[in-house]
Amino acid sequence: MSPPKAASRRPTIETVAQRAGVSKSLVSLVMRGAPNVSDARRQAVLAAAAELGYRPNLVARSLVERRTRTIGVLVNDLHNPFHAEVIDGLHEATHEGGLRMLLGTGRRDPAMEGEVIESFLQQDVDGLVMLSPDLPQRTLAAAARQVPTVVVGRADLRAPRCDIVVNDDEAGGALPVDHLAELGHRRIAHIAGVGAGAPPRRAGYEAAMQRHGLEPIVVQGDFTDEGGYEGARALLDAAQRPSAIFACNDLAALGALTAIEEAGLSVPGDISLAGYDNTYLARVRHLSLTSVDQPRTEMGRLAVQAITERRERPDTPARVRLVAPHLVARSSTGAPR
Amino acid sequence: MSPPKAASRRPTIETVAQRAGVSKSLVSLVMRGAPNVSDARRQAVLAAAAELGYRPNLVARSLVERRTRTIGVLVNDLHNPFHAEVIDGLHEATHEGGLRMLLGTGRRDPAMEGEVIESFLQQDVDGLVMLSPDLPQRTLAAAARQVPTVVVGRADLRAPRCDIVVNDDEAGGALPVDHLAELGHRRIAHIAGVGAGAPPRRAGYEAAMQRHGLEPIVVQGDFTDEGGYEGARALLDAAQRPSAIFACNDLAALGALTAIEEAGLSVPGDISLAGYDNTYLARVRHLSLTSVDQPRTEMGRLAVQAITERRERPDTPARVRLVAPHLVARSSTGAPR
DNA sequence: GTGAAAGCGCTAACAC
DNA sequence: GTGTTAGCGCTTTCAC
Repeated sequence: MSPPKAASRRPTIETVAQRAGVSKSLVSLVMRGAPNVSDARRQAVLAAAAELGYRPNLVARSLVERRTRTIGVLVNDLHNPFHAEVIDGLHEATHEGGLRMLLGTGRRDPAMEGEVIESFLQQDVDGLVMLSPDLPQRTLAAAARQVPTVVVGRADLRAPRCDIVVNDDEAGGALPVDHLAELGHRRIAHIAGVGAGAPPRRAGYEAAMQRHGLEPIVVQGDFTDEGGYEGARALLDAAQRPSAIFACNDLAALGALTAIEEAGLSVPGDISLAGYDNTYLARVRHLSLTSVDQPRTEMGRLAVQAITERRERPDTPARVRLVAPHLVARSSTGAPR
Repeated sequence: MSPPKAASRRPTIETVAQRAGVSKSLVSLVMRGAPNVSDARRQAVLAAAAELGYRPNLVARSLVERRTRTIGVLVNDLHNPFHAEVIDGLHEATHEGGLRMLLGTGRRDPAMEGEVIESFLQQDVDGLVMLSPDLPQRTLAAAARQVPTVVVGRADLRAPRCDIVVNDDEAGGALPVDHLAELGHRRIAHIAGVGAGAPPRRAGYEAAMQRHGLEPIVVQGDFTDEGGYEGARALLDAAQRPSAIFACNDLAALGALTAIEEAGLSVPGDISLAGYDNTYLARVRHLSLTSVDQPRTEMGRLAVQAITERRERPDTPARVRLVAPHLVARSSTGAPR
């Protein structure tokens, strides 16, 4: 029955047009749900399309429309539960906006991240989202010159026309202090991280301590399990043991927990413990960790919004969108002995 | 200097050709590294391209080549650390093969997963990878009819021409038993999961127990923290407490750990504990969990290979690629008291 | 080796 | 409302 067109290929708009006995442009209109098409023709086209199993070719459409309705998302580390949740937010937002998401990962390697970006640009993405990127400022600036670009999760990497979406880390750093102080704690320590996000969290912690008339106690750690462990060790060995510890993120809090248990102490009986990011780790009942939540879904949504807006007005100055974190109290914090 | 072409657009092959004073086809050849081009012209083209900041338009190329060199990856749940690591494997393999990866997530919703697949097909992906998909068999079969398709992580969902890459769960289920028996354990219990992957793990466990002349002890749990907790509770309440527990995955093992600690017991002193998947959770020092590792990188690589091969011979029968798991012993297992 | 011409599947601008 | 025409930026015959 089918024309002798060699191996059966995906049907095109032309196939459908012939089948329905109408013009190609009519089919195009129907497929895109245009309003001004007579009902009879619309039905005919729809029937023909269904019969043939027609599916619009987005590649061709993108070429002629000179846009792909696709945004490229570069994530430096897929294993970080925080990133997975921001991606969920992006997914939601792109889906609602009729956009698609191209996801690439540079595995924390700046050179590789550069490659991924180049590939995104060749694919003509409508926008670029960088999730906590690890790349030189000039690479970012170059990208932002080509296409609407937004950095999520880092406030320290800036470039002209490159928008930023971040959690207010300084406000977030104060939340556990307020919570713990209210519970009656006086000696509240902080295990500080290193890199983007860490300094403001620490600053927020210190400011809050002062506001409560308390003496800040800070040890250096990092955003890893190991860093939290070492930091907590240092705190527990000190002459005056703190009654509460606020770790720079959940993973570090987990490390701190290890150190606390190794020391024969219990949480929250002997020491209260709080983290940051409210990842699923915090929710696990074994930990049930009080943690600071970043509104990840909202962050994803704001990132997409930033791209959409910049598409329309490419030359507006870069803008920082700050979102407010909030505390989720769980059973790792309680009143001091 | 630039021609009065309205707002500066991305340079095309034509722009470069004019600038270099050669034909468009020559530029095309040079950009793709063709061998038979004189050195002089090649340099001229390269110089012109660099000067103009030319970047090949992959959309146009895809249209004319009728292939996108892109594979669509559908992952049901980005938060599962196991998935993140398979994606890393896919990333590696696609990168090496000059392919790109389009990533979509259906958030465990069959309807949404169907939408994502449809979108992939419209985008003309060269292949489809489904990571532990949650979708009806007919959706899968329909996809496999259109494009090379491979399911990773589930052996129970089959369709004609749809390849499968899975870990040998049955072999994997035996590994902890062998390990624990060798340490001297006799009462080794299993917290079983529910859904894909769970029955073979359990079968492997039971077979191994019999091989060692031991009596299987199985309680029903699931692949969650909660499931592991409940399962372990049941085991600890029993008349004869097991000396070792093998949970169906790492998350369930974490739940089991909670129950064990709540009961005032210690790991591995009172009870040895093993998990499955060897996710980063297992590596966290707080847990240091003995776990069965699935070679995720290899699984990613095999998935890409399956697609490549089927592209060439679309009608070969569906093939199951089984990969061998291995045990990673850590400090959550030890000799019984 | 190199250039000219055709066309991938689609949308857009314009006639009717 | 509907059909016709001209490209989108590229690769690919096919001449030379």
